[in-house]
Amino acid sequence: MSLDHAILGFLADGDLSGYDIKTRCVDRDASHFWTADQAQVYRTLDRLESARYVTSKQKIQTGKPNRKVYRITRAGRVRLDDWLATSHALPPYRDPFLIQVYFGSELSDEALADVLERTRTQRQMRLSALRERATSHAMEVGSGADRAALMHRMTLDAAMAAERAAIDWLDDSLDTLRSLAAESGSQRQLFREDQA
Amino acid sequence: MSLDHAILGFLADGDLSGYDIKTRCVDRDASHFWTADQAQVYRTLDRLESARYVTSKQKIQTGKPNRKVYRITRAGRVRLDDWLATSHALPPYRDPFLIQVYFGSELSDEALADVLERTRTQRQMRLSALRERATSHAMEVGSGADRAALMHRMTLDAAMAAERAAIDWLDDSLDTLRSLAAESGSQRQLFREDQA
DNA sequence: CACCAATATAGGATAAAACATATATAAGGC
DNA sequence: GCCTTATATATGTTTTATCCTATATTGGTG
Repeated sequence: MSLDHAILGFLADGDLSGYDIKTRCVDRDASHFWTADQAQVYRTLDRLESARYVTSKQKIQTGKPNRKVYRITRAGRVRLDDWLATSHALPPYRDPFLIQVYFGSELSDEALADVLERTRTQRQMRLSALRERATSHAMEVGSGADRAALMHRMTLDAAMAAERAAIDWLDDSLDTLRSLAAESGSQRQLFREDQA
Repeated sequence: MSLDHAILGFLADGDLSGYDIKTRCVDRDASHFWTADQAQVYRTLDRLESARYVTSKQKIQTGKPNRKVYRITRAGRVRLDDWLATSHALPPYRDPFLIQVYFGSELSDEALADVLERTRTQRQMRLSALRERATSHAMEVGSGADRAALMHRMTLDAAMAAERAAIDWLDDSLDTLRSLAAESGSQRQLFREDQA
């Protein structure tokens, strides 16, 4: 469902082929809030065309395979605008990493800390990539930021905020784990102190 | 795949029926990081049994329908521990709400602000529910928090941190939208100042 | 000249998730 | 007496997403 509207959104700004949508839109512009593989994009376009939300035209190219260029219809615009203006229920939270943490007591302190640290590295890499994109976005639009550019920037900020929050939590949790390990390391001593 | 390991994790702590796993574990204990419907739970248990990661025994009950109680096998424990100790790739980011923001320039300032505000309300409700759970968790374990209880608490903290980050971002974005609306409201005046 | 990357679309197979329905018993409220 | 809730499991269907493979052309690299 969501991909339908994302594609309609991109087409609202101008005609595009499936290839354009996959490489330029989904993989580049929308990669920080949505992903879809090539098959999904083409099949979604087929579905949107059957439902008359988009139309297509063959563009004959020389030197390259022909393109099928899609255009949004009036019905497509209506559907997009309706969806955009609707407040949808929050999708359920789903984080496989938190399953690992929840059952983390099965592991040793070291093994668990290792998993957290690796996750932190991955999140940090993601955050760095987002920062780069935010910087280049700022360079492109300069001071004359139009409304669309501002919205795009806001989505980057949301993704960055989420990554930062995750990283901060990871740091806190790693601290907790370390003090836990230190505590259990001095267990015997603590026990003797209790007895005294 | 993740549900497989979550179920193995719950079974590692003791035998459970499909009904237990759905109502006690998934819907209550794990609801802040995973969801699954009843059909998914029963079918996953079938699959885990076929793969010999769990075994089952019929328990005859009087007054209630009979139960099928599952027990984790040695192979199941190995599989669980392997998975827990492995650092998995981050799942792709996917947030339908950010699709709405990305194409939000299609909407009026008011319509967009309304969508953000409603989302804020939903997030705030989720955060409140998480806070309640964290409080009752703290009450239950008291000062004698064992390792498992600490991990459970950490997952609640992660979920709360994510909600707080989302709410902060929503507040910032709503501020931005409001100043944008104020700016465009005084557009004519600004234009005259530019001319002067 | 073989191989690979880029351009461009499409379909088969499978996995994961969501939605709906069926079946059966007992307790409690209206 | 009827309806709802709780207990308990199972299957059918559809949607969404992922993975893999097929097809076809051009240009560049080794």
